[in-house]
Amino acid sequence: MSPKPKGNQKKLINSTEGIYLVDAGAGTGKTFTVSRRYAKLLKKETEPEDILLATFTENAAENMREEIINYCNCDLSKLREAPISTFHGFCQQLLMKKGFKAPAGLGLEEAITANTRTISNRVQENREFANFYDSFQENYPEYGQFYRIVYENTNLLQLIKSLAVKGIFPKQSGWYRGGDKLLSGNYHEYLEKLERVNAPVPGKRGKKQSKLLNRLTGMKNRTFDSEEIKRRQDIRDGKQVDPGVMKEAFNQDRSELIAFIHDLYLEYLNYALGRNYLNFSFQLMFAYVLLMEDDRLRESIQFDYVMVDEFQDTNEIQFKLSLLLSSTGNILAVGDWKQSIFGFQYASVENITEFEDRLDEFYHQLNKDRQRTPYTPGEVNRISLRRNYRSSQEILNFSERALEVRGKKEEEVSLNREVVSLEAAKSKVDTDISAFVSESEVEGVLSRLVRVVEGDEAKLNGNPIEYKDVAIFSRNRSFARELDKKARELGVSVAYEGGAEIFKSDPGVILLAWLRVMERRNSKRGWSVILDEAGYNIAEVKSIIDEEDFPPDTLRFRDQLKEAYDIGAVTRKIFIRYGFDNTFTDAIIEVLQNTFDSSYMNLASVVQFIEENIRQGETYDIDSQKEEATTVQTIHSAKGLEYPVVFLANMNQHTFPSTNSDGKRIFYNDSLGLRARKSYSDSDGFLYDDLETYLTSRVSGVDYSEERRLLYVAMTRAENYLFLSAEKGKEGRFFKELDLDPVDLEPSIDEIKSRRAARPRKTLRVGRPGSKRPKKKSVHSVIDITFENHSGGRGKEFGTMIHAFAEKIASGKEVTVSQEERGKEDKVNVKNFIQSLSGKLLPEQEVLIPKYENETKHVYHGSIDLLHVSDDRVRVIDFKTDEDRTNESQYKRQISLYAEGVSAEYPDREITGHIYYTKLNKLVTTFKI
DNA sequence: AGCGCACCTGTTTTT
DNA sequence: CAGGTGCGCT
Repeated sequence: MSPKPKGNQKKLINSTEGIYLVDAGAGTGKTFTVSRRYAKLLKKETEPEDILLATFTENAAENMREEIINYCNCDLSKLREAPISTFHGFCQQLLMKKGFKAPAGLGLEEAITANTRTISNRVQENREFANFYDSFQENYPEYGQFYRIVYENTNLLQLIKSLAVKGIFPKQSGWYRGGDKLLSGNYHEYLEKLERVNAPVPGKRGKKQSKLLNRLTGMKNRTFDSEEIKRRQDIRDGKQVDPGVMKEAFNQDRSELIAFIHDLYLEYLNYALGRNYLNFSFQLMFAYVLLMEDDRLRESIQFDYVMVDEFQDTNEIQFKLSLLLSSTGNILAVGDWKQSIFGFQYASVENITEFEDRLDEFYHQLNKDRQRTPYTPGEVNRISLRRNYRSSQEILNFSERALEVRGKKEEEVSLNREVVSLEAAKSKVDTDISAFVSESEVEGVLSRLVRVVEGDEAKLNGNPIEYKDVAIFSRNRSFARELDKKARELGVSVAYEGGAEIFKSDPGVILLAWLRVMERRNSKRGWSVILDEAGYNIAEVKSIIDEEDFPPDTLRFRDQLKEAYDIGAVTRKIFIRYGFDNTFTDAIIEVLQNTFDSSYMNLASVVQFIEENIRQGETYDIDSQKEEATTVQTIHSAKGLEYPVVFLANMNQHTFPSTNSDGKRIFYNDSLGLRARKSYSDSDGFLYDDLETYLTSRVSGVDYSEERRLLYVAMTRAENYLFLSAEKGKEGRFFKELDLDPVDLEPSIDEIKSRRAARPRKTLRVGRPGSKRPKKKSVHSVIDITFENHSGGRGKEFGTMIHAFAEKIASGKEVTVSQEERGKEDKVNVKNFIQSLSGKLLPEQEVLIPKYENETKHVYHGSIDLLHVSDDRVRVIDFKTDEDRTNESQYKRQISLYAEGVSAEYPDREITGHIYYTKLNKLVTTFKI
């Protein structure tokens, strides 16, 4: 059953000593190979705790862990604890265990505490930052000129975070370990680019002027300070820009700007620590400082083996952490530069493309004043995985063209790095690449989709294509949402996946209305939504609000809401009233509960939070449950996935490639350092364009390489069929440059409707697995109970509430049960029961249980309500809100599975399984080992 | 062929 | 607000 490693996969598994950079292209079995290499190390007597395996997402880490557990027959509890995680997760743990004093490494007085949380919500941090920025402006009036430049203060926050991941940190005085050198930029790099772009281009009739001079058109539309422009009256030097002017521009004095950013950065760190939070960038920063400064700690932590997956998504500080965390120099970096698409999120492709240079540079930085890494890196060994187990050779060949396609007409693409061509492991007959354009693209794509599924033109190994075999990608979310909406209207089986603006949805709007009404009895904005929803017409709504003569049932409901003990409960009550129950409501409840996690509920701040989410267009992930439908998603969210049929839609002008212009007034990049785009003139009070910044930033043109990689990622998701689509007459550069010879498609709505109605399908398939997306198997999949009888008719929401209540008590929080509260009886029972237990209480314990079924190994996931650990015995307790014991036999299977998972952890103790019926106040023993 | 100008249009998201 | 594109002038 389990596949055997082949070729270079084998080589990678067996090469464990030294530094390895592995080029693992799309679909080459990376997870598989890395997990086998891990297993190999275990066989060589290495303990899991001596191997650090870092991945990009939590999900990837869990998949890797599962893969390893599946394959290895070794101590499960050790593997569960093993450091297989994201860099962030690792740093968080490190800081919590040993890092309270880390900020002292920067000379900060504030410390990290046990209460320091990680802020993950952008809206939340922006709000904190805005609050901080107000007081900063008061305390530092001397930076007035910069406050006038900045129009969006969250840009400053982004800037600070991007400096942090590059290893540029402020100290109480000055900058940490010479980080400020980077702030002045890299003159060599600048000069190199300048010379290339400033040389006159030879044309047919002599020398044309330089590209730089061309790029400077538009200069006359800007307003430069007259003094400034006078000093550089003539920037021309024949057919090029005067190199002296360009040099002077680079060397512009920016000491005040740097001082401003220093103080802002430093004070923000103090603020965040004082308010007990860190963001993801600061987490990495403090972990790094800690490891740099505390030699004994570093030595005690360093690993025998460090393996980093998805290396193309790492940033500078993560590269340095990898070196710093190794005790031996046995380091593995696996990735594919062609799939690096998160640059805007601080990932740095150069970590791979300039691996050797960076290794050398970073190694010397780390060991500058004393030896911190007890090894010298030897030669870098390179291994390439080129066998692709996903796509047809046709698609693989075609997708390579994506890497060389021009982003604009004049661009010259130079691929100055090696592309490891992929070879299809299996030849496929059912494969094709085609393109089409249509006047209304949404309809065009849908009609093409319907034809592919309902028609007979394409097959997969002789089987018809199903909706779920197909994915539709777009560069931006808005097209994907639009398509999803249209598909719903026409009844085409399509489901959107990815981020959505949940607070703009119907449930979100109603929720906000009720919260407003709770906050202020006569909130106009609140009532108008509620009354409108209740069916009153505009005139009626107006008079009700004017007279404050609100319908009694709504007032009663409002009072009920006020009694709920936290925001989650309020939200649930509202959604139940309206019968809302979908992916949006789930997401809203989750977000609110995570954000307002205390039982103390401040309505005003919840309202503000939601308003801010709406204003900023913040999105949250929703998963659609429609397993049989075609997925619509952005290319970014499709990374790592694969589908037999892929539509790459919306390849239109201004969209794909998208023009990447960050209009930030103060920005940083590697070659220019820190610069301000505008300058404020004290003499006349005007804001001018900054000439120096304008000139220098013209040197590097727009870079389309990440857009090309995005195109490459999209194409390499396809196994058999690839369709490319654009709006007729609006075809974008990529679509044009690919030379596709598109078919002109004239969609008709009637055709879509009739085709999808024509043939009710029966799914019958042979020899082909279904969705390949990673699916966790829940313990609940072994029991077969619907929610109606699950909680004895009291509903899913009731069960969740009681479980949340139990978790609070078990984790030692103060709780009170009021007289008229819902579920009072159950709660009192639970409270008394839990308080009667002596010993250690571990609520909500995650378990992983490997299990053989039909000779295949599965890993089940589950969450144990309560683990009661005493010296000789461990009780696995599951709370049930059922009013009778009819489901008990089903529950027994569930609990025995839990107990199996637990027994691996506590091999020397007796394990017993129990059900506690909260209504019946009865503890039933179901299991004994 | 080479250059300049007016017009058009608008992004991705994990920890 | 900045960049690409296409058109029109020289």
